[in-house]
Amino acid sequence: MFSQTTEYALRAIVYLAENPSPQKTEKIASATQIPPAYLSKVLQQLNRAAIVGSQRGLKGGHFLSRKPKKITILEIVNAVEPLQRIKECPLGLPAHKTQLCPLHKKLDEAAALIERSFGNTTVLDLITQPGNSNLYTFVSKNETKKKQKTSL
Amino acid sequence: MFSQTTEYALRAIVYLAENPSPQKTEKIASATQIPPAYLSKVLQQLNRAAIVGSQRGLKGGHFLSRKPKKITILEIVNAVEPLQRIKECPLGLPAHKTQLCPLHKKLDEAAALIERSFGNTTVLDLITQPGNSNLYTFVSKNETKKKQKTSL
DNA sequence: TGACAAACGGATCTGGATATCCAATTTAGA
DNA sequence: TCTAAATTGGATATCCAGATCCGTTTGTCA
Repeated sequence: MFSQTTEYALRAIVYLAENPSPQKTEKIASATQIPPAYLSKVLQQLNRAAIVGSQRGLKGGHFLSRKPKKITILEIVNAVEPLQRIKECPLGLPAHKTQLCPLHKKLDEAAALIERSFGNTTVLDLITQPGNSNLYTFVSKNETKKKQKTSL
Repeated sequence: MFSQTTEYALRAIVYLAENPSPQKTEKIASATQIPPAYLSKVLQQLNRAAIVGSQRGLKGGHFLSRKPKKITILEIVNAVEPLQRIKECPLGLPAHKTQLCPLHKKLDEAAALIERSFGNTTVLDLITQPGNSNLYTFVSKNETKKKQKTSL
């Protein structure tokens, strides 16, 4: 339902939220099981959207440019794959100018549901409580790297 | 957010619901502005899912195999692009076996929202009331055919 | 200031979704 | 039973998200 890129962006952000110091692309990649070269592109998109910052050179890396509490899932999604609402009839029917037909009204409602849900959720809500074991960090320690489909 | 194919399937179904007699692929295509050859494939998928029936030969065409009231949007979506719920951690983390991490829990909740909404909506809800002008039929009469992006 | 480490940006490759084409098959009606 | 009309199914083409590669730029530190 969401693109692979969106999934990657979210995983990377969660990782950065759990690891506040600047993190290298390579490190994030292995921890979150994202192709490193592609992750690099995704991080660039998040950078342009002012969600992550980055530092070149030795000791450089990527980091959140705001506190997790101040970043919503919606922002992240919109940075890489804008959730588009249906504002006018996709068929361009004149009769639907003033009002969407029931079909597209329904589809837009679905988009609205997601938009609301994602807009109300911050990255803080996605961070696991310390003590709990469900951390991406788990992977970066054990370097588990089974290749697999991670379709969303 | 949904694929082009999904949009096509929904448009075609709505058209068939509004035009109960068997409709030729070509007719549906021009009315709903779907590439005819591709629509043919989509209809085949809907046929295999037992949502539409079809009749070959002279006077043949496609038609709903059930009353609009008995077909949900969810069924249609699932016929062409299954809405997939997240049942287990996409990264295959052992620690997430018993419980999804907050991220994937949230993403699955979003999928659940859509699933519920679409499951509760029938094709009948998408048909326009006779008298209202927001009908696809509008197009089939005037043969408006401006080529355009109809991305969802 | 030199050497190295990291992100950046552009070019390219690949596979799956989208789209097209056409021959084969089925069917109604003259 | 013949013909025209329609779907069906297979092969193929096109497009774009996803992924890779590599040279360039920016930065740290000794």
